[in-house]
Amino acid sequence: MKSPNPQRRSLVEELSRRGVRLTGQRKILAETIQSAEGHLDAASLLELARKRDKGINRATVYRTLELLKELRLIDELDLMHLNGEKHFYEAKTTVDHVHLACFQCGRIEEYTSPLFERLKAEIERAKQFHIRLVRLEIGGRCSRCCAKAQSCAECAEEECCKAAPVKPPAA
Amino acid sequence: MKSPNPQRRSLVEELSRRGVRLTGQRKILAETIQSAEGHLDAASLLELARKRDKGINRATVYRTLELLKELRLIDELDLMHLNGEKHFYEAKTTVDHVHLACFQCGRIEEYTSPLFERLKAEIERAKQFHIRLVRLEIGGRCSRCCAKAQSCAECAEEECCKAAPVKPPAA
DNA sequence: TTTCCAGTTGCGAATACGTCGCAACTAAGT
DNA sequence: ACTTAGTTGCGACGTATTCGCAACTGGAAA
Repeated sequence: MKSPNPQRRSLVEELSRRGVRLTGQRKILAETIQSAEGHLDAASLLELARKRDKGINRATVYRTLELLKELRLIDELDLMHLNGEKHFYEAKTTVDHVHLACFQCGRIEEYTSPLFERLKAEIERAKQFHIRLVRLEIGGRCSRCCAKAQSCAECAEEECCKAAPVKPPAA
Repeated sequence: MKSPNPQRRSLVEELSRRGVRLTGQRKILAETIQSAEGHLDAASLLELARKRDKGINRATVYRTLELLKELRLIDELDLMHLNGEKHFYEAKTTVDHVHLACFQCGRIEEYTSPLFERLKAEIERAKQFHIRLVRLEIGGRCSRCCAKAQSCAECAEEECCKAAPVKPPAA
């Protein structure tokens, strides 16, 4: 889920390169985010980080996420609020990608496309808007769940995906 | 900000058409959302609605928003969390649009494009994903603020938009 | 290598936003 | 008018995040 667009330097390298004070907590947190499978929320990140340093505090996690976000080393996601209002984080990749969230099984897929890049370029030109951050999230029903839904012949119809929303597998 | 894509029926019409019980509160809330300039958050909606019915409760606002969201009569936005974690709402329009949020002045612009429609179609085809909901938000610097920023000749550079974030004008 | 201090952390309380259970109320079908 | 399933107001609750402040520490300077 993480591999298609690796970033050039590690988060830790990038932090020191930018003259940010490298505390033990920041190293652990950056490395944890970097090596995470999938998308982490603040609570999961804290939990993982505490396996390396018992003492890491929740506030530090939030402050570090804020820092990384401002430096644009990570992206913040909502993942369509499938599971509460918390945010998810991932190390920035070289190319922006769309997040597809299945309302039925909770699976998250990623998707990149030249069309997406073209759309961004068009917007910058047409609106004279200097883009700093992009977030495209799409909710619906994934291929697996569509396949499973024999009951729903009229998949193109309105209410098709409303039934049976299921808690997603994990964070 | 609201006019480019009007929807066919009013929210109230749509509710009754779908057999939803039309309470006084729902009428007021639906009409308030519909006639709102710009984007409302739950608190502003409550405040506006109370001008028509003192007794309307916060919980009813949230429940009604949830209802309208599930019926896909309104869209929920984050507007890049320019101002806290609250959500904003708008009556659905006939065509999906992008929201452009200026980190500097807080202005929200909307943008529609055939390219956006093509991207969605591509995703549905390529990933066999049945799209129910789309949210594309872009943060950066609007044309006005770019024009004003004489100081920043290297607008294409990294940190350009980080300075002087300003509280947005209103809800 | 020690000193020093601006920047960072842990802590616990506080805030923001949204949700819930339950008794009273009401839309709308008969 | 009667009836009742669905809705509302209320206040307490929950979850995610932020804050103030004293103690701590990375890393530059001596």
